[in-house]
Amino acid sequence: MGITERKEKQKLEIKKMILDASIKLFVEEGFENVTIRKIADLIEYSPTTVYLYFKDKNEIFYNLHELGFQKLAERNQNLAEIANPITRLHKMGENYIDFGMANPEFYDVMFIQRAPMQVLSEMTECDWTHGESALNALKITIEEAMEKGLIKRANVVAVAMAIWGMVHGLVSLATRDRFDKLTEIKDLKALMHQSVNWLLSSIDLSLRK
Amino acid sequence: MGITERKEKQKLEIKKMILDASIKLFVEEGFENVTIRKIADLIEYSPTTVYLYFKDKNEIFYNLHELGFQKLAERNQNLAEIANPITRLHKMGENYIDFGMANPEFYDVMFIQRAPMQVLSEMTECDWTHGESALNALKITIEEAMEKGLIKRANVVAVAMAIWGMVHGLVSLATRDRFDKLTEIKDLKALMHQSVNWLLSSIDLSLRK
DNA sequence: TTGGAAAATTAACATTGTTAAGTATTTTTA
DNA sequence: TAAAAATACTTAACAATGTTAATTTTCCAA
Repeated sequence: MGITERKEKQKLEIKKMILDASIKLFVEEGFENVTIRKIADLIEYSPTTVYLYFKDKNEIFYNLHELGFQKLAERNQNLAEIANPITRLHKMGENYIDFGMANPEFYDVMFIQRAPMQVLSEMTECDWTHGESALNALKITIEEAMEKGLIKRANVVAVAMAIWGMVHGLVSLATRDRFDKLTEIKDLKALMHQSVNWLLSSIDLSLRK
Repeated sequence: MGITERKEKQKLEIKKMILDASIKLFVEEGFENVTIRKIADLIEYSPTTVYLYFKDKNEIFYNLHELGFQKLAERNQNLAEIANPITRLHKMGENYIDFGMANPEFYDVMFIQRAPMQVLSEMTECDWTHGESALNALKITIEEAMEKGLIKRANVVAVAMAIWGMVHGLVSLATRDRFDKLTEIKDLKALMHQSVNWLLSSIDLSLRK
């Protein structure tokens, strides 16, 4: 059955071409410039061909959102070797912010756009696995910090929401221009790191005298 | 000149009709269902008439965003009488979250959508006055808390960004369905309040023994 | 070689924001 | 009061969008 196998491969290749074209479009021209026709132009197929590989535009965005989580996971490889959970939290926050600021369009589709969640809700197995596993890593680290007495005991879910909320808030306010008048762009990332720093040093029991 | 005056009034009235129609649309049918033609239908004018009162759709959203800040300011009336800056911070956070969860579409246009900021950047006097004055209230309260030794001294801007970031992150992750699998909807607001609670009790020096 | 499946395309639809041109209405002026 | 000018509004149209139905092209197996 070498033939159907090759066909499968070809199908995957075109799928990849479509996604690559979408990425090129939204990185170079922004989210709203990802249109089926422009994608078709780039891959040199007719617009309707796109629909042979993806159910609709939302499904393309869902796939981009998955790719984004892959990229974020790669960046988080540097977390494994960090023993101290607070230091790890620190690095997690920095990674998250740096990722969001470096890849605003991926960030958008992962955490702001509604499209990927819509696709999920229409799927039979509709868990947001990527988001959940990322949040899980956060929860585990928080729990470990509590275990070791590095931070005060509290509702882990509420604490995780607070920390995730903060870094997400920083990135999304920044990428949606709500910090523009607050500070110069070149200083923005440093300030955001300072914010994370402030939070973690506030909860770090070992820093109290 | 009673005549031009009356005309001015009429013009304002139609402007208000357009904005009211937009609000009705995005509250009842969501953001993406605010279209010029639907607005025109509601006010019983032709679609192009809308353009006699607003330059384009973005300008409508800019006005809605202003209205949103008015609504938020109303809710914040209850802050004036709170003497303790930490208690005030507390109430500010709760107000912000409750406002965002109760008016997700207004919240969207105030803090997530790009359209209003775009209009601003094209204006000659392009300060985001509403956002700035809201942030200022936050900064002043933080400064006061530091003055009185209630929280540790730190870079006020970084702290303000952290706190605003957190509440914004909570609301925007919630309204964009990123918390859906984390908890039941009915418990969500309580959890978010718990997050704020956790942060403020973490930085409150008076709670340390 | 031919029949049928698979892959791709053409044509079309409804909807969107927006502009240009024209009409109706009201106000000003002679 | 009648003509002129300004104002208010509408009709028609354009280009772009996502998406579907119908049709053509390509490819492999019998």
